[in-house]
Amino acid sequence: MRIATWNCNSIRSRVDRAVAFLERHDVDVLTLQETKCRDEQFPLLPFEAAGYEVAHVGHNQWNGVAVVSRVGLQDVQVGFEGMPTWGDGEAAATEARAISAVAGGVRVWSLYVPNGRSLDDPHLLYKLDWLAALREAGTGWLAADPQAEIALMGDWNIAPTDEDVWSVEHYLGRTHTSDAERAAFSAVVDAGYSDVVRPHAPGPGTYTYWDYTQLAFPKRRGMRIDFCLASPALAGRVGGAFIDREERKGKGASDHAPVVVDLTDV
DNA sequence: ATGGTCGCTATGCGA
Repeated sequence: MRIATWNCNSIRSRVDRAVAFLERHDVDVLTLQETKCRDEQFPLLPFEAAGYEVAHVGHNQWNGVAVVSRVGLQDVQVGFEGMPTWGDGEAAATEARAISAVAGGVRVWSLYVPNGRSLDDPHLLYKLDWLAALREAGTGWLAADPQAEIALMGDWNIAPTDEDVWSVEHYLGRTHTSDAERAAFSAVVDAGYSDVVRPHAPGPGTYTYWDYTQLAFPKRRGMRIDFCLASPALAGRVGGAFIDREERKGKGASDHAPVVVDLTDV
């Protein structure tokens, strides 16, 4: 089975690329982030015509996450236990940043971790709280079933090591590389979820995101911020992985490239 | 070749 994750940066503007990606790489399950649409706006038909089912949550033009599968889509869950809200008082809102389903026997999560914006922004605390809650929930899932096959896939908005950014200096004083963010990411790893792509896509210079501005992509100025973190049982099934850098090329590309993981049959 | 932001019921904001 082949599973993948992609921050598509609007599914309505990139549905053709998404379906072409699924077919080009014979992907069974795809998680999407930043669909940027409400549920009723999601372009279901092209996916269904290609043989896929879709579970999506989106409340407005921001965020939005989905699981796309041709190997079943059972027990859809929107959000996770303890997931923080954004905003104060009556404005506090549950954002569309997490959805999951069981596909092909694997509990697949599509996660869009809050950006953080800047180191002195309340959004950074939201990001850290969000990751701490995910760590807590993820710890519980493995405590309940140590053999569970769980994939935490998506845009984590964190570059875990210096090797995961094109310039350490460039990101000093900015989000994505701070000690606090890296600690929050490491805590999820320490809870039992390992980066199963890195062994198959070594660095340096291996990225999943390139800013639209300043010719970042042709200048190879990127970051590795999209990950598949796998539970121990699932990690044992990973036979290969790659980043589809080709998808970042050309007119109409997302600013993120898809990440693909191959699972051996059980 | 991959090319000096993009996408959103927007005209500023979030990324």
